[in-house]
Amino acid sequence: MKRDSDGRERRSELAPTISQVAKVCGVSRATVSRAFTRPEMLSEGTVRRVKAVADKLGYVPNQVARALSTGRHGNVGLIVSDVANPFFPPLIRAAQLHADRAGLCVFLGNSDEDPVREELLLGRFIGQVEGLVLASSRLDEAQIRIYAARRPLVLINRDIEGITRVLIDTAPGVAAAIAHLAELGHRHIAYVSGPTTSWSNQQRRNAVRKEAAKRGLKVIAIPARPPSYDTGRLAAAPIVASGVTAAIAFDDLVAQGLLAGLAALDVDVPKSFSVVGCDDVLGETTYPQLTTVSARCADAGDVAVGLLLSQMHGGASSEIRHKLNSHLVVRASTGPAPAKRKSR
Amino acid sequence: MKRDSDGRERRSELAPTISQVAKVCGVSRATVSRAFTRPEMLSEGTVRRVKAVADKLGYVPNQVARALSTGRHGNVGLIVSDVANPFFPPLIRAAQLHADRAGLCVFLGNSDEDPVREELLLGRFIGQVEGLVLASSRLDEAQIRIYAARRPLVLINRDIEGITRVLIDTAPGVAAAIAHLAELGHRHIAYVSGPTTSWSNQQRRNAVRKEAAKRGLKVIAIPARPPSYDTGRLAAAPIVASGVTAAIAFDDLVAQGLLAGLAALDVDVPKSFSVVGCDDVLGETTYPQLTTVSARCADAGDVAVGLLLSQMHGGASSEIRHKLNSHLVVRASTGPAPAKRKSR
DNA sequence: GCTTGACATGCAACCGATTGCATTACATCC
DNA sequence: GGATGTAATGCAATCGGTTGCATGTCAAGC
Repeated sequence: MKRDSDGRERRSELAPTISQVAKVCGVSRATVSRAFTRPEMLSEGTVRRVKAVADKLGYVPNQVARALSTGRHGNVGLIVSDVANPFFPPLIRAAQLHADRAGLCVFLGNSDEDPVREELLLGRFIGQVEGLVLASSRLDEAQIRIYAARRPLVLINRDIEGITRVLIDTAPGVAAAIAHLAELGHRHIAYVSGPTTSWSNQQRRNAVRKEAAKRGLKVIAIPARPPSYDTGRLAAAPIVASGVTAAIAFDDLVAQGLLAGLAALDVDVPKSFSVVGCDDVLGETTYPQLTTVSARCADAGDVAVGLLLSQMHGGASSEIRHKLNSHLVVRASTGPAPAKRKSR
Repeated sequence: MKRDSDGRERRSELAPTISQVAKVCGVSRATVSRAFTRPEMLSEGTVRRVKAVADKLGYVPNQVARALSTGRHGNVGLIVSDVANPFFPPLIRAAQLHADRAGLCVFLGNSDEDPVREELLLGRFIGQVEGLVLASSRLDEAQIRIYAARRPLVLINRDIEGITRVLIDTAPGVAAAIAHLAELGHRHIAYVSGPTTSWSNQQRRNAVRKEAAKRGLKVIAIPARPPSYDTGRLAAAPIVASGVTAAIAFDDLVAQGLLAGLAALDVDVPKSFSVVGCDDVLGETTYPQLTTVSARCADAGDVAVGLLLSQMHGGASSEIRHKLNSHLVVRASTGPAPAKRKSR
């Protein structure tokens, strides 16, 4: 094995190994190893001496070798369905931060909404991670179970019995949004729906229906698929044509598109039409600023990694179904129902 | 070593190893290994037999063990300064995609603009990656050189001699933007500047100055630091007060904030004020839609990984300084200079 | 003074692969 | 028929750590 030419340590010196440190110190390799992993087994003096030498030599334990013998590599995998969707970056950031604090490195995978790609990534990760977080997985349940049997695994926004999962429960926020619209006098509203197979979409749709029924509002559903700025924009026309006075969208991106579509149709928001988003990932950056359901996506990432850690360490993998609640954030895209808009 | 309780294969069966396959096949471990890594060394029949058995047993080569003996683990590290900044997700996505196609896994690190965190991440990654991409690194040059000496390393938007780097050259696009504004009759404009230490900011500022001088425009600089939606919004007041009729912002986020700030001051864009962004990461989602300099950030991620790969394989690490060009995208936030706006 | 035990350290096997070198079996050539 | 070459495979060392068990040392206890 000619280490110098195979890409490992391309230039200059090889990284020092435990053997070199041992030789310089005049102790065995085992002692050096223990100085790092179980210093309480060694005399204080020895630990100090070893660490001093290690420092001077620039020795750092080789993670790969360590992983081979312990089966613990300190890596976790995070797979999301679309890095570019503004919902994910905060989630990724939070997950990352939590993992960092635990001394873990994170592999990031981007499935691009494609189950085949997702499985490919999973296959590559599984061998070198101690745990996995799947956010908005597109895999079918059977697949997920297979991987969950091999490694601690936490799902985000996917509700599979027996597997630890964190669910962003937007129902309360959505209900509050409907209440808000009802109080503003809207009687007839639209739900701009997302992917039919999405857990979040089902949940939101149901919440809208239920609360609207309770308050005697009429709801129609207009699809925006796949959910994006563009499909949101295109939904503006049918929505206006339907005669509703307000709309609540599957997510902020769709809501933002809808705002653009409405502006293009010269519909004034919020004076003659109200729009509510979901997720609160665009902050105050839309115009007008979006009233939306805050979904705490960052927390989801944080909590998921937390659960993963306890599953990895405690091992007590009692099933956990963690719900994150939500609330309505009122900004400038909602207002009183227009006085004389006729219902078609 | 009690493998069953240490988190490696927590439930059910251990993953089969090369030895088991060898035994079942009645061949040596070396042969099994070669069936996967160098099938041309073996007779066709043997390869087939081994693979069949491996399949049946569900054997998958252990990446970690392989990495230990070859020094090749098939991982690369990508560190960005802020996952949540819309500039990065497309870059990450593209980098990811390219790495994927090459069969590599990517570690993602988020430095949160903090050099200390960045170095910590680097320290954790270095032992288990074959190459690194640093996007908008905040590390000082000496540090970067140290890591670059240990592993193939590619920088994005950081210009250090001797280290392969990809630079998004926004100068042409910025120049085009200035030309565009000049043609629209603007004579007095503002540059809303970003971090002084940022390579991108220096480059953009210089491009603005140079082109403006050429066309006889007057430029003032107004800071927005750190660059964000909020600082952009706050910059609106001093900008309006200064009497300029157009502004070009360090990035899209600042521009978007500026739009909001102008709206709040009842300044109509583009009728009485023109705004140009930079990066083109918000697409058409601002209101009004933003005229901006397209920075091809996705390409940067793609190219960086490409260069990294060739550095990893070819080994011929002749220094490369790859420039990505840019162009102006005219949308709705720029218009003719207002007729009678007085210069203070 | 001898046993006992706690503590510090070393020995050597092991994790699961890869790979240089040796070995074996044949076919080819003279 | 013996020398030679080649293709297929095995042996065993190695990568850089970790860890069960053995060993050695020294002080306390009887």
